[in-house]
Order: sequence, then C-alpha cells, then structure tokens
Amino acid sequence: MNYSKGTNYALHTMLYLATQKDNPVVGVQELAKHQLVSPTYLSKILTKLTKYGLVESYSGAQGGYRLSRDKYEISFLNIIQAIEGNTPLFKGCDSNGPGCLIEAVMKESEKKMEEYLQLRTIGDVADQHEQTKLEDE
Amino acid sequence: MNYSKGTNYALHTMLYLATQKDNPVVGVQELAKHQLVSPTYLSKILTKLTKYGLVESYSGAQGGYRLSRDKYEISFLNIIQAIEGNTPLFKGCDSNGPGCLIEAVMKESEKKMEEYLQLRTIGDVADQHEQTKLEDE
DNA sequence: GGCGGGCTACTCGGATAGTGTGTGTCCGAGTTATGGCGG
DNA sequence: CCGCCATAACTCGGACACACACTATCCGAGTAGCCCGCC
Repeated sequence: MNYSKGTNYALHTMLYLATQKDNPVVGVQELAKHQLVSPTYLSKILTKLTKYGLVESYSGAQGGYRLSRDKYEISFLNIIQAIEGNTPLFKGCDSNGPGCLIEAVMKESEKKMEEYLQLRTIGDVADQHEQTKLEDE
Repeated sequence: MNYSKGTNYALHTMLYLATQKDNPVVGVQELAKHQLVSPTYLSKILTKLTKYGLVESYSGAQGGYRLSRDKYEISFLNIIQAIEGNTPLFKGCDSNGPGCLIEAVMKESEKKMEEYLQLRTIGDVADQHEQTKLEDE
C-alpha cells in the first residue's frame, strides 16, 4: 500500500514543466534527464497524463510536452488520479452492502486526504520552488 | 495503490470482537465464518494484530482471540498500521533531499487522513453498529 | 473419590505456491522540422 | 530564388519480460482444557 513510482515521476515532471517560463514544449529526453529515468518509461507516464488532459503532446522534431492549462488549475489530486486511477483506496465491503460502517469511515478518511490534495496546485509549489531557489543565491 | 484485503479482514474482525459482550475469547473458526475467509489465512492476520498489541491470543482448547485493551482506545489507524505497516505512502524523493516540496505536500495529505483515522475508534463504530441493528428491529 | 495420562481442539510459525500489479525495455509506426538538391 | 524530397528527431502505442508484494494454503509444533481410567 503506497504510491507507485510512476506517481512520483509524474509529479516531478509536472513540477518541472510548471517552473518553465512561457510554458514551452519540452522533450522527453530533457524531462528524463532530471530524474534519472529512462525516457521510454517516462513517455508511458506522460501518455497517461495526456489522456487525462493535463499535458499536451507534440509529435515530430522539436516535439515534446507542455501543460495543457494554467498551472494554478492543476491540483495534486489531478495528477495522482491520472496515474493511480480514481478507484477508492478501500474496497471489499460489497458483501456487507453499502451501509458498511467500516467502509464509511475509510471513505471519509480518504476524502480528507483528497480535499487537501485538491487544494494544492502544481503552480503553488512551483512558485515555492522558485522562492527557495532565490533564497539560496 | 489500495489497501490490502488483509486490512479489510482485520477491520471487520476487530469490529466483530468489539461488538461482543464482556470481551470474550473468540476462536478463529467463528471469526472466519462471518467473513467467508479461510481460518488459516485469518490467523496470519491475527498474528500481526497480536504482535502489534491490539489483541491477545489464547492457545489450547477453547482458545482464540480477544481485544487486549478497551475498544475505545483502539483507533482505525492502529489497526491499519498493524497490517500495512507504518511506512509512508509516498517515498522516493531521496535524491531531492528532505527539502523536496512535493514530498512535503504528500506527507501533509497523508497526515490529514491519519488524523481522522486516529480519531475514529473501533468502539465508536461498534456502538453505531448496535444502534442500527436496534433500529432494524 | 482423587489423581494422572492421553486425547482433542486450538493457536503459532514457517515453508511454499499462485497471482496480480507495478516497473522497465524494445520495437515498429506515424509525425514534423530541417537541410539539401534540382528546377 | 523557390519548391520538392529525403532524412533525422521525436512521440505514440502495443508487446513483452521481470520483480515484488499480496493472497492463500498446508503442515508440524506447541499448548491448554477435558475426559476416562486407574489407584
């Protein structure tokens, strides 16, 4: 029970894209280099993000990816669900029916987490990232 | 990324124990019968709960398990961590150091969920369970 | 009637497969910018 | 100088192998209550 590595890669990739000026198209090679991941594997993750509508892909030479909408409109929850799916963490009370009290508690706890992840956007964190970089200098 | 079935079994088993009067010793056979799980597998889960100090085991004839402390002192988080371990859901920012902003957000979201799970005790839910049973009659 | 030994029911723990998901690679197909060549 | 074409760079998508955790089962060992027989 933990987040897949793909989610980690996806979050860092999105953060990298969000810190770029003027939202340019960035190739997979460059994205992969910053995380020590194979470009082919990262492209699979980016495919998921594309299907989920978080990034746009551009084929051909000088192609690559860029954010498909404003970085402040992309929450952590969006990215996580794009990779992990939006299936609930807890399931299996089917035999006990929808009135299972345990399921209710688990779903509520999951909701608490998702509410926070929905609040935080990749743009916010990108700004924080810029801030700390300036402080270092 | 989801809770293991073992966690589901553990929660239902704990709830069943909590709804018993006077906290008697209950055998694995009886516990397994209510969840349609093999007794041998359920015993492995109960072993974890025992090591975590949530239940006590009694060997020999008429043996079994019972809660080792007051049901209102046993939170959902206790049970979940007994089965899933207390490792964080999100990990892998080691290369980025402890100052990784993404990791901070993820850990905070996890904390939100755990806070709620720590609040809810198996005793509370057991009482709710009794309540709804009375209303049905 | 009291005591002891064997029996039974039960848990404990390790060993062992099967299975599904995540992880990662490889390759062919399609797409687009770029540069060179000929008109 | 302009347009066409080959080439290179790049993404896209599927197919495929591998590793690891979860799931589940089986079996031997240990333990405690119970019953029966012997003294």
